[in-house]
Amino acid sequence: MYTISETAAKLGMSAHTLRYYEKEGIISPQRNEAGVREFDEQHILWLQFVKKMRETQMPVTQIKEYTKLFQEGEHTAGDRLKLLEEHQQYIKSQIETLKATDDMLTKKVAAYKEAMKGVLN
Amino acid sequence: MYTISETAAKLGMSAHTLRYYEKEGIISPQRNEAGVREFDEQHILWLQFVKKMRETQMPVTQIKEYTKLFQEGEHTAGDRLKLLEEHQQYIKSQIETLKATDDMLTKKVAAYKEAMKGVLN
DNA sequence: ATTTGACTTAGAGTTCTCTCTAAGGTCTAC
DNA sequence: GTAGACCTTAGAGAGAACTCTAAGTCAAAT
Repeated sequence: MYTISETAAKLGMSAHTLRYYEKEGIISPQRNEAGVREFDEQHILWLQFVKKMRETQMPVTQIKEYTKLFQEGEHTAGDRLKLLEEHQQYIKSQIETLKATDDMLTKKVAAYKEAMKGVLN
Repeated sequence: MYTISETAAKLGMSAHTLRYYEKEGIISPQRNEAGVREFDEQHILWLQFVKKMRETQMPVTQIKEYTKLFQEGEHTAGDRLKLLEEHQQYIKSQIETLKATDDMLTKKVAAYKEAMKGVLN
């Protein structure tokens, strides 16, 4: 069992963010007698998944939607699958965009270096 | 010469956004006698570059900084190069993040499909 | 001549995702 | 038993990047 700040540290996010996610229904940790949140390994795994989705620009609303479907049970598997596949499509196209810009920048950087030759040496 | 809405259409962004970029000093179109903005091919090229930077998550503040350096003249080439190289580094690491999540999703999607076999057929 | 539709401005409003504040409760160590 | 470091809440604040509004000007078309 981990407190909110241990969990936050483990995940590299802030306790504030975890409370925010809870308010949004993305995570639902148990509480002890004193009302203090208790996160377990399952929560950590789920949050690692959430983090990956956020790092790849999935909006919080979509993560909420996915979470809600999850809680509704097995019959929502098809909808969840659709969400995941759509996000994967987004990721693939974002990779292409990044690669194209990477190539463009490589050329631009080379041009800069060429132009600066006299200055640098 | 293009009006703001022609330019916006050409670039796939809104006229609002172009005015916002102008306010931020990222673009400085000429004005005609009536005060109407006039964009030329150079502006289009510059905006295409700006768009690529935005699509790859370069913050508007950094684009402003790059623009400012540009206007200050040739002696800022080194600083501009540094900005571009840093952004390229960001792009490369973002590509890695996306690839890793893509792989993770591929597995997850496969697991979903496996679990849903009976339901689908 | 008036309508249509484009343009202008300054500034307000929106959305997203946190991030922080204030006021207070609880646990552990000394 | 009190200091310090945790935790709690509701709700406000922040920053980024637009996005829109209101009030008005202007030129071309009918």
